[in-house]
Amino acid sequence: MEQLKNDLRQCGLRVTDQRLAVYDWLQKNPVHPTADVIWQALLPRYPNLSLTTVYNTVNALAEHGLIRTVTIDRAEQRFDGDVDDHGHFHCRLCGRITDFPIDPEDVKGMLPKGFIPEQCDVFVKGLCAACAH
Amino acid sequence: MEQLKNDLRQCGLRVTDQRLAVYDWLQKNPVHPTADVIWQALLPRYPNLSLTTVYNTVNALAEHGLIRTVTIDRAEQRFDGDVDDHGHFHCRLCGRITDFPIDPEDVKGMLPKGFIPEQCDVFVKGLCAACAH
DNA sequence: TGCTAAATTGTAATCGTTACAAACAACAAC
DNA sequence: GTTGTTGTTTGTAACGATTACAATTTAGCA
Repeated sequence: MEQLKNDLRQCGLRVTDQRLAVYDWLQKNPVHPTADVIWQALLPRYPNLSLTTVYNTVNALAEHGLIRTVTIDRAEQRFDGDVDDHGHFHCRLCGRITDFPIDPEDVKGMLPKGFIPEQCDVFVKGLCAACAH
Repeated sequence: MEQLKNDLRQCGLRVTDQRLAVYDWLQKNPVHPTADVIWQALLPRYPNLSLTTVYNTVNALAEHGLIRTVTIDRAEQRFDGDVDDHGHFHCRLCGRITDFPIDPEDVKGMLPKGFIPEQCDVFVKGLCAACAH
């Protein structure tokens, strides 16, 4: 938790209970949640927490690279506490999101000359191992 | 244009002026447009064209694999007449989207055992060659 | 030519997200 | 500690891309 506080401070963000709660929850729950899911999960412990604050917080964290945004369904934004490069697999049957390791160098090798990549997203749709059996 | 008609018919979709116009425009304008952009572009020639019809059409075309959807900015859906596998590069300075070739086999090789991919999306953010100079 | 199911149209609704202004709290200086 | 400044939180209202809906029109076929 001290680490999280330092992360916030190093980004020039003030340390607040709400931010710590959101950040900490994302670290411990790698489920690619929407803002609403985070809000629902924290409400019991923070009854005054506003959904707006959750949005403000995840936007601030994402802007400073402390978390990443994931677009699985265009209709809603999801967030990911894991900022290391990795791919996302979306099973069209069970709907589950599975992370898988990628080598960003492989992806960067696909780019035309002169292009400078800063963030790679690899997103695959299909059938997961369980649903394909 | 005959080809486009056949594409529609083979998907069990009726051939209408509106669908042909949208489909044809997407083929000839590889600019990853939003529904609104398509609508604005076609309005001069089809003054009665409804934005709803553009949405209906791109959704129908995408559902049958005749076009693909691209999510560059989560806030709005874009469409791509090129259904072959390729990556999208989004320059954070000029905002331009550049297509680049990918080898889907490379991407599939990153997946865990047993996972069956059906569609791959590779999306890279950074600086394009022109902006990086 | 007429029938029927599908497509188009315009309007109204939906819903995730953001704008805004007032109340509050972090944190640095004293 | 106390204070002051500035950033943050909160609730509500607005926003905007997309979709639902019902009435009208049209494609495709007998």
